[in-house]
Amino acid sequence: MLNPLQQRVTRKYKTELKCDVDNFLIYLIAIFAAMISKKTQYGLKALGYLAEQYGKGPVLIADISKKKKIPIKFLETILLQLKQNNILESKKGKGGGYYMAVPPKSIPLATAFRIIEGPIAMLPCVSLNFYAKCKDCNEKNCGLNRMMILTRDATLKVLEKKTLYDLIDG
Amino acid sequence: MLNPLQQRVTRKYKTELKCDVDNFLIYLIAIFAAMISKKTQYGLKALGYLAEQYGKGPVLIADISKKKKIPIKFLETILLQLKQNNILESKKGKGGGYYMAVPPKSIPLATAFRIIEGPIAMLPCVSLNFYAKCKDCNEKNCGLNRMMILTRDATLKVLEKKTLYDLIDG
DNA sequence: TTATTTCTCTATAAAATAAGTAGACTTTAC
DNA sequence: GTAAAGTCTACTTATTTTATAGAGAAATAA
Repeated sequence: MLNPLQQRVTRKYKTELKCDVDNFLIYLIAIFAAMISKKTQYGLKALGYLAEQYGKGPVLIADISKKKKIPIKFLETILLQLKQNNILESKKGKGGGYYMAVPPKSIPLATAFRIIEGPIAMLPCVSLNFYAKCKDCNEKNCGLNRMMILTRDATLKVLEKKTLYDLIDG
Repeated sequence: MLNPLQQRVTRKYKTELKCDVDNFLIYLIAIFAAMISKKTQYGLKALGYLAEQYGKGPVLIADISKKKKIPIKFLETILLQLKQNNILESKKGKGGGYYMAVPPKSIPLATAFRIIEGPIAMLPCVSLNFYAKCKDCNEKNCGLNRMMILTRDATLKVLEKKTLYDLIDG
């Protein structure tokens, strides 16, 4: 029996990929299996880089794009969004670019994550910042709700404590 | 500035939804903001119900569908997948249905989650069961990788400890 | 053995989201 | 005023998610 990712690969390529081609699979899986979007991945990578450059003046989008291997046009939209949510500042014209206006240590990962990706919780009915009631389900009573609250809190404990500073490579 | 979910809603309805319509937003968000898929949500709900019925013989798909408000045809495929991965057993014909063959307490949530949804980690490069190397990135050195390992471990601590039994409502 | 019940399997369709691109516009420095 | 840089709107394409249809196979009971 193939696992869900193997199944997806199999479906895509219309031929069954068995376990003896694991190496190939592992390569392919990178294309499919990401629970955070490319956008968030790019955004956090970029923030790590800007955190590293903190205090050194504006950094070009093109520079970030090159260093972190992020498609430049996609990166533009992500950085803009981070600026509009007060995580970053920017300067136009020659010598311009993006930069962090406050120390990287002062911004929890959770804050950036919520701006780029959205909710941290796995279900709306357990989300603190994006709460929404389930229809057809009484929360007070729901076993799934209870479990998702536990995982949310476990994740939050990390993301609230760690900051953009912790994204710096090396 | 609208948050990501507001933006999504706005894009969908082609009219900008501002903060003063928060109540309406909250309702709509339920449609958009789910970090686990409906499939996983349905699957875990169904498992909770079958855990509750453990030892009482087979349960009809139609019964689960009705009690948990899950589209029946969709539910069929989910239950089948769980059977093929040895989480459930089934019996055909009159008096048939799906049932758990082992005590609900013996199956960690993580096991079911991986079968239905896939990886628990937020990135392939930190996944234990669905690992894949990032291209263009040296893991040993990567700040994002380090952070995602921490969140993965926090989540796993819950999902490995809790079981299908904990999904039972009430 | 035939009818009925129930799960099984394959295929496909529709809707939604994610990922990426194009190109015109604005602001700033020199 | 010109070049450099970010800003903004609109779009396209690819992929995934969320189903649904309908024939098939197995078990049971009459």
